[in-house]
Amino acid sequence: MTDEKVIDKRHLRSIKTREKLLEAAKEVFLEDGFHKATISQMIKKANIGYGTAYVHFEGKEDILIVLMENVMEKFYEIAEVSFFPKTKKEAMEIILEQATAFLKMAETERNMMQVFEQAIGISTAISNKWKAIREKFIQRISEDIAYAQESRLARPELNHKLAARGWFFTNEMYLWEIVRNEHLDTVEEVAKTITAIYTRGLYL
Amino acid sequence: MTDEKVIDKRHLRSIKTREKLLEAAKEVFLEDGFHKATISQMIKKANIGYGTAYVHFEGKEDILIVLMENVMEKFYEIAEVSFFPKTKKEAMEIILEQATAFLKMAETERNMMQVFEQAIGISTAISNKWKAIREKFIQRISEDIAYAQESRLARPELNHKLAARGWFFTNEMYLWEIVRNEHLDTVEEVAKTITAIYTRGLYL
DNA sequence: AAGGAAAATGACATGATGTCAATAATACAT
DNA sequence: ATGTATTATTGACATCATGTCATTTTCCTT
Repeated sequence: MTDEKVIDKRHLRSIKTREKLLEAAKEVFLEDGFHKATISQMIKKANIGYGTAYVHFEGKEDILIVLMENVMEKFYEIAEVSFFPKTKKEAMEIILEQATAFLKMAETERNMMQVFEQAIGISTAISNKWKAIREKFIQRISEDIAYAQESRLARPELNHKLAARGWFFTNEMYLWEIVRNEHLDTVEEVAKTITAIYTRGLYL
Repeated sequence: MTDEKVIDKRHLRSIKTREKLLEAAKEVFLEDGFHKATISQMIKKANIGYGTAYVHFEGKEDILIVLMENVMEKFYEIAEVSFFPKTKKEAMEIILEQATAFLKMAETERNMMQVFEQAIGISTAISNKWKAIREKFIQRISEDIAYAQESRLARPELNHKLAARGWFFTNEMYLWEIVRNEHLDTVEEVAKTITAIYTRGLYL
């Protein structure tokens, strides 16, 4: 809590340097993408010495992971939505809302997500961060389906884990399409269509 | 046809060099993945001079694209399956078969697909190759849905293009999971589950 | 004010890329 | 056959990014 006030001047300098670097790194990443971005560009923009970057971070990957933390936090929040529908209609509404919120992230955080997408393909560490988010969602959806099956709302013969993955995958791929700006339809239209098929396919 | 017989000796040498390089490149890619693989390793393995690689190809990307051509061809073949179902049941069968064939590719071509997946994240050229395959499938599925809607087999109120994308996305993501060996369920089980939800959701 | 510790620095070693002028191998004309 | 033109191959080189580390700078403590 009050720890932050006991910071001495040189620790403060360290923190400021770190911040300068992170800010510069963000600009460079957004401008050039993960692959083309270099440490040299970042330290130049931040007005610090080359080696300094390696004092604070292990490399590009490490920097991006820190920069992505906000965004990842938001994804985790969306995954936490509670799900206790009483009827099929209610289930559909909750699912539609969650899918919409998820896809909206692509629009809100488009720029950083573009960098992130590229980084996922290159860096194992970053790929694992995204995998964790994915598994969190799938785990959650899986539980939701199991709940719906117990409540006799959803078809009991379907493997709920496989169904959950399949549903998340549709959402995820649309997310990346929107991130890449490759999609002309509105988020609402997309969410409506995929939710309609999924819920009619899964629910009784 | 008979063109190949009219090759003179030095053209033949050129072709053999190219082949040697491709073969070596494949080994290196499979061993180290796209990102870590270097031209130096390849020319060493192929016993040719460094510059020679750049005579035949523009770089790593270019080489991988050539190596992937077989595999890509197979995807295009799967996308071409004809679709004129008379009943819902018949539609389900065709769709199940196609999904299974698609996912089986992940197992059959796992090694090269692993390299390919990494390359998609790094190289624009390769990413575009995959996008072309994806759009081919989506285009085809889209037409199939439209046909089913006209035949009063599928629900007419759904946007067939959005539905097609969503369906393909589930398939594609499962494909990559299988490629990465991250999936324990059988291809058949996966195909059965996702097809069941999709067809029940889409068809009347 | 001196000495010690934390933070910052940039020169360096390493390794990858793509280019290009030079060289080797082959074809062709006489 | 021999000389010349054409095509294929080569590896040294310029360039650029990375990560390390011995050194320097800045700040804290006593």
